[in-house]
Amino acid sequence: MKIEPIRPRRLYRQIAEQLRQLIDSGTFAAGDRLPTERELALKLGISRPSVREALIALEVDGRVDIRVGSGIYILPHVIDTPGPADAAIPIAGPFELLKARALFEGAAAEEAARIATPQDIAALDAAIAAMQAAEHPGPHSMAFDRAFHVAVADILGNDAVTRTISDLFDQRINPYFTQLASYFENADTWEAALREHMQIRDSIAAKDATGARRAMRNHLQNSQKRFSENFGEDMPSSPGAYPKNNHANRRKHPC
Amino acid sequence: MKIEPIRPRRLYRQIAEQLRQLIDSGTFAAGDRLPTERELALKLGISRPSVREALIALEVDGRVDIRVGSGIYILPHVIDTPGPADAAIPIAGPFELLKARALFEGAAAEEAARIATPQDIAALDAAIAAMQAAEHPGPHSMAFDRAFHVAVADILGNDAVTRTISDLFDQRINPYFTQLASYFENADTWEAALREHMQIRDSIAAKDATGARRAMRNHLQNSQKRFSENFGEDMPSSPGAYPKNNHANRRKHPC
DNA sequence: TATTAAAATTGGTCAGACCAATTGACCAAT
DNA sequence: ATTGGTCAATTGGTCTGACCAATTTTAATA
Repeated sequence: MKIEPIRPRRLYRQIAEQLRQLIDSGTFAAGDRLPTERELALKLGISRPSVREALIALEVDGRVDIRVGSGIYILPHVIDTPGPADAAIPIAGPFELLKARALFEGAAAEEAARIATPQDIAALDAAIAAMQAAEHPGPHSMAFDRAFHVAVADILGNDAVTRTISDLFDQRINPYFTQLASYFENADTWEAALREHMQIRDSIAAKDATGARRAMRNHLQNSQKRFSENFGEDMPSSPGAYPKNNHANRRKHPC
Repeated sequence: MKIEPIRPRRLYRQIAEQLRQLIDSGTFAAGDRLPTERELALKLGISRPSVREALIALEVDGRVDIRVGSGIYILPHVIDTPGPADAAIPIAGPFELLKARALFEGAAAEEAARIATPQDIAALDAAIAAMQAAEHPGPHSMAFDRAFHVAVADILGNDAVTRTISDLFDQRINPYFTQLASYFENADTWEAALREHMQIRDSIAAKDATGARRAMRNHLQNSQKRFSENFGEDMPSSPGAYPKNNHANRRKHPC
């Protein structure tokens, strides 16, 4: 039992909270205009100064835009500081993740095929060679897989691209899916992945943009397939709802 | 000479700013009690309601603690989450960022065009309408721009995709490129962006996948162009080396 | 039809008042 | 000396009503 000093709930906080909920619940959408201060005061049965205080709280919080002579407008909700808490990083399900990677890395591979130099191909070959030389079901298998994907992204010579793809890859290292680490413990899946990597490399080397894209997407789709075969479909598609982000959890397209 | 829309500085903001400075300058230390509302009003030559509004702004901001019957106390200033991660966030140059976004968001738009439902189009329309209704060169312009891009990403119904694109967008909010905030202060660029958003929307609505991709890429390329026109090419392409990721900083393709 | 001017609307600020919680001085009982 | 109660002063919380300034809408005008 924790002793908590009783703090009288101040009006402006209650009102701000209520308005915040109305916004979040969709009663008011971004861009909409709120009732006037006078109307709100009347409707809520309180005075206008109190309404104003609540609105100022919301304004400081960046949720409404107050314009003289015009009205009060809902602002699109911007997630505040995806910030420090690494634990707060929204974690997507493994299937979503693979799907997202297929989209982004497919596009990257396509572009890579257009501009790849012999040195880039050599880098890919090195990554593949390292994978072959590596001890198959080893503790570092995933690192080799990662190295290849990063090598492809690196061809674009754009740090933002490389970083995004790296981060996406690294997200599968999280408490929810450590089981995934055993993905490569199966020798068959390892060899299959290796073959698909080579196919990607060849397409890029041949400057076949659409082929590279197809190969990359194919690779990641197969990964998903192999993965689900190994673990069954009982894996949650999304282990946890977003704590903050408001892009609803509607899963429309069943990936 | 920069055109700045004359926004009547509201009293409570000026007062809050002044008090903030007094706190930061050490005139008031953490734990100290501020003068009473009445005194402040008298000393500042304004009314008490205005003082209250300023204090509420500071309270929402977590800088003071208001206790009924007792007084207003300075709170120890907690830097809001420059946290471990924030400082470690690798920062890419604005041009790289725009290029990366063109790649990824282009792919997303392409896919979105294939599967967009009438509801999705409605969401895009809402984002565009909000942008139109918004005050043009306003402090929240960027939020509306962001809302549209997120709405496009959201069509895929994949949280990993949405999050990736959101994060990429948010990276332009960083100490290095705060100047970029003034990007939309130019009415022309704002209108151009709006037009391009509509074009993207139309392509997606028409289920024209390649057209959507082209429109999105075009939009982001134009953004880059407009940006560089406004600020000149003297902007660094990459202000800092990566602290963590080791994918070398070689800038092969001069984007 | 386009421009301009007046009127209505809406947020911004103010003054003064009363209520409620807190504090501290003072006093009584232990 | 300590504890608890009482009361008045202080301080924030809220309200009423008013007027100003910016904006938007409407009407009048060229």
